[in-house]
Amino acid sequence: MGKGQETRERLMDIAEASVLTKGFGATSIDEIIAEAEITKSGFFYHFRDKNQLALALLQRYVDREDELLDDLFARARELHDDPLHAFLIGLKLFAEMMADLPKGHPGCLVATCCYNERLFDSDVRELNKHALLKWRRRFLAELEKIAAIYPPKDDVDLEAVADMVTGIVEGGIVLSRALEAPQELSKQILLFRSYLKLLFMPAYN
Amino acid sequence: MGKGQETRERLMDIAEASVLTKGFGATSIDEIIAEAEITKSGFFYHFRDKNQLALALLQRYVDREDELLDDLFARARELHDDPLHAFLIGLKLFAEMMADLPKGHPGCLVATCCYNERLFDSDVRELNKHALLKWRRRFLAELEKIAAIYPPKDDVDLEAVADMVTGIVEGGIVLSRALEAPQELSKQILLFRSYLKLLFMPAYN
DNA sequence: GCCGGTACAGTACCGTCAGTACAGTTTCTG
DNA sequence: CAGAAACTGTACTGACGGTACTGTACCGGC
Repeated sequence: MGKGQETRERLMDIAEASVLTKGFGATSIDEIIAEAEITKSGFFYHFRDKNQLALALLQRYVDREDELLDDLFARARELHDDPLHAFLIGLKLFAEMMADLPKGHPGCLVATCCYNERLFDSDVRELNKHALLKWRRRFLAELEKIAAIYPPKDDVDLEAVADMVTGIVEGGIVLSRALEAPQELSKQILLFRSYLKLLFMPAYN
Repeated sequence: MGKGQETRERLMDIAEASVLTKGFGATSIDEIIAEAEITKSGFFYHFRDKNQLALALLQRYVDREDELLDDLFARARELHDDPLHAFLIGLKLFAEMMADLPKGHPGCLVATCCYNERLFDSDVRELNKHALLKWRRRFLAELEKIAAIYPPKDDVDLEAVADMVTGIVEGGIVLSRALEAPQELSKQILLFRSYLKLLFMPAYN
């Protein structure tokens, strides 16, 4: 990694931390460059404006989350051949990971974008949308494999169930932060897991 | 309502609409006063600063939502004596109400606060927390009545299930907005309803 | 060894926005 | 008619995002 890329990453690290704790609007460029010990010129050399910074942050964020989920559910499939049980194991691993974050999940850039709409241009919103659609496809594929084996016990739209994973996580983060209860997110993920058990597991009564 | 109160309400109406579509940070006082045809002095006569405006907006918002939920679940109890069925009816009514909003739910001020943390002082965060705790109590009371009659088919923490209502709604709003799919929120509420059916209804298999 | 790009530093400036200060004015109310 | 409530008007400050442009240290290639 060249020197430029290094500085760019450092700026993004500082910005991300600030955005996730204070929100995008409350994160000032002056503050970022002070912490990075760089001048304003240096910052604008790397990012045309704050929107470009947001775009870069979001891109990096969704790539990382994607990789994390890939690893996690791949590991779950290693632990169990059955798609339902693998998914349930994956959710358990996910919940445990969220529970282990000592200060709770720092927040989600996807939702941050959502609640700061006009601060971001159409590029950012498009990227955000595509990230959510990717997660929908990811979970839908798993759910279809499950439903093929275990007929669901309620008439549900599997696409909506796939979206529910994202929704539960986003909602759980809001709850955790607003209630100052770090374990809340993990609990919500486990409740979703409970739903899948009741929905798909045959001998569950 | 005196003239002062009237102006105050008008300012809050304009501000609320702007905050829900653009976010709090992107809502400028200059913009609000232009639309309200009032001077800056006039604005600061009613609100000490932007935090006071946020506090007033949030207070009014949670009061309204509270009243709405009161009416809705009271109506549901009129329609069915059994607490489980009444709750399911209430959720159905809620989902229908959310589906009928032509442009989707405008967003939730509670989550807006959550994702703009530093913009708001501790008063706002406290109010936010108390609102969520009130909803927890509300739904927990119903769930306990249900669980007393219908033993839950999975070992769940009813408090977390109560929080799940709020979480599903918050998450659903994020999904709706980010995906530009107004029906998403309604679908997520109905999925939560499906969970409650599977969790509590005896002959459901 | 100098040439050109990369990666910044420095300086100066502009518009927008939240917020302050304070004096003056209208409008309602007792 | 007094006094409070509900503003208007004007002038200003400081933080912030962003622009513009000049200068410069470093670094690899020829």
